[in-house]
Amino acid sequence: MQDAQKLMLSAKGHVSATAKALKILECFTPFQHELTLAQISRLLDMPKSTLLNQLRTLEELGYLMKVRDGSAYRLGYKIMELSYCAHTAIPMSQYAIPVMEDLQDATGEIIYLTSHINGRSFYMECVYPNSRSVPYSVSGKTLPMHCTGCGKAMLSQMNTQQVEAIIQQYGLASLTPNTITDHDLLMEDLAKCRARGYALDNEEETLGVKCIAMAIRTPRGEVAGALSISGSPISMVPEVLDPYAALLARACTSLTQYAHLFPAIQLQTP
Amino acid sequence: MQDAQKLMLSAKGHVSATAKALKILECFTPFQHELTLAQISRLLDMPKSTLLNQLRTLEELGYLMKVRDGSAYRLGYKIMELSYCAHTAIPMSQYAIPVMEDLQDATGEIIYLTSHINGRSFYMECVYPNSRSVPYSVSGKTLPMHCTGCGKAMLSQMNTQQVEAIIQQYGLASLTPNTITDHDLLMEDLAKCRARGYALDNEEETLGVKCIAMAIRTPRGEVAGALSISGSPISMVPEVLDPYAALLARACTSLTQYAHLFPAIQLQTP
DNA sequence: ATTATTGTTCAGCATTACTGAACGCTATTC
DNA sequence: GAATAGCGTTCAGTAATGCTGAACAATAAT
Repeated sequence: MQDAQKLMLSAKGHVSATAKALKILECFTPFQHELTLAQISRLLDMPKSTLLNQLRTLEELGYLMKVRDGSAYRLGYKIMELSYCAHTAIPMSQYAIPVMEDLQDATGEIIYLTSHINGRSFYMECVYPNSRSVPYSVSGKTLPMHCTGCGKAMLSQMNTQQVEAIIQQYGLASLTPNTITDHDLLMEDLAKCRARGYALDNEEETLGVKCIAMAIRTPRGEVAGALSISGSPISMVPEVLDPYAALLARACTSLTQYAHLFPAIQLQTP
Repeated sequence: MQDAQKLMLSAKGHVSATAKALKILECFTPFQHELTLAQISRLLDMPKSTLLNQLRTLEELGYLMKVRDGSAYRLGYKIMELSYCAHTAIPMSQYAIPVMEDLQDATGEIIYLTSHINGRSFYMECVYPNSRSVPYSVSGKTLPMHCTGCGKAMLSQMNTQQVEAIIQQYGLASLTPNTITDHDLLMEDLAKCRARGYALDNEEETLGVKCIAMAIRTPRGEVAGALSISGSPISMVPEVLDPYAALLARACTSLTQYAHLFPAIQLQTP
């Protein structure tokens, strides 16, 4: 193992074996559902023999499972069970969903509720229109902040140091041809967001999806999260922006009283 | 620590520190969102000093978080992030949801898709009617099998040994006055389920919710999961049972081809 | 046939996770 | 206000245990 990584796992008062296990779980992403022992070994730069013990433990307890007729691992059901507990522990959802449903009824579009964690957008809830064939659960999804409406809405209300730190940490990856990948252009766009009070996503994360988003702040002014209205370019025409912004403003204001329940506020990020 | 528990955590080829950390996470349930160090210490019968290191590690990595202005812990956001990955890794959902939507359109009721894990019902997806104000995400929820339609549908298709083992492990807890808590009555009810091909939940898990459920089986006959139609006693009248059963039968048959993707089948339960 | 890669075993060593007692601290009790 | 009980926290010593590298069989690729 590399020394830098070794150092990260072995701080004082820490259980390095536990940290290793969690790092193993984090190797799995929405783009990488299955991993073999050798793949994890390369990803984490750990000896295979070390990993095997950890993998067996994780598998035994249901946090990993072997793919049928194969040697690859997948995240296990226990993760989802725990997540259900975590989800029910966020009482904010019960306040936010009615507000989101009102937005949905008024606009007919998709409504997202996000927070931010470690410099990334964190999706908490969504309310879809009645027309189906859309992904159901978004809870737990994360995305870079620079390329989504919610992300930019939150960034625009942070101080420059924080924004610069986030950009430096994650860069400005391009997800579509419209993604803002230039530092100065992004700062310009954020200034516009600040000026008009809301952010616009012009198919910057997914082609065919435009959105308008507004930040939710605590009474003290900290950025807790954001609400967004997303739809196709056909329905998200310029004329709807003003009325949608007004709807969002009302919704965000009403959620301010629950802002302290957002992960971004509850977590004391190191 | 008690010897029995100690033994469970320290099998050969296992990382006991990792197992401890996961056992800590599992202390949190939908009925117990917040736990203090002392509470966990009592729950797991572990010294506080031992726990503190683990808790710090879990917190540092985002798997636990401290409640604001308090010393209690809560499950962290990383759990939900991982769960999102786990959820996207189950390709079955994409096949099941259209089938569930058809059921929803035909009945107007709530449709649940479950599997079973370690003798408990495991909820995977749900499709709600357009009328709102219902809990959104059920993914990861677990319930005892004897008191739900889906659970009984699955139990009725298992062999007696398995059923007896599950009853012995979890007992027959009462969730409502209608819950079947008598062993013989339950076996009688399961026989009825077997005879007519579907299970009925007569407000046995939640008062005001009746449901009809049918098991999903693999081509080899193993019980993979179940589909259910849930509604109020007002709409779930005896006359709808036959047509609903026919709808369920078609849906369950069509999902047989994907039955190998259910957790109950993918997991080789120890 | 050969090479490369896979998952796996094992024993010994050094690391490290565990522990119990003791510490301040707050809340409760008398 | 004194006393108790409970809390989270620190710390150093030690026993335990997680880690490791080399070697294994088995498969996949060349």
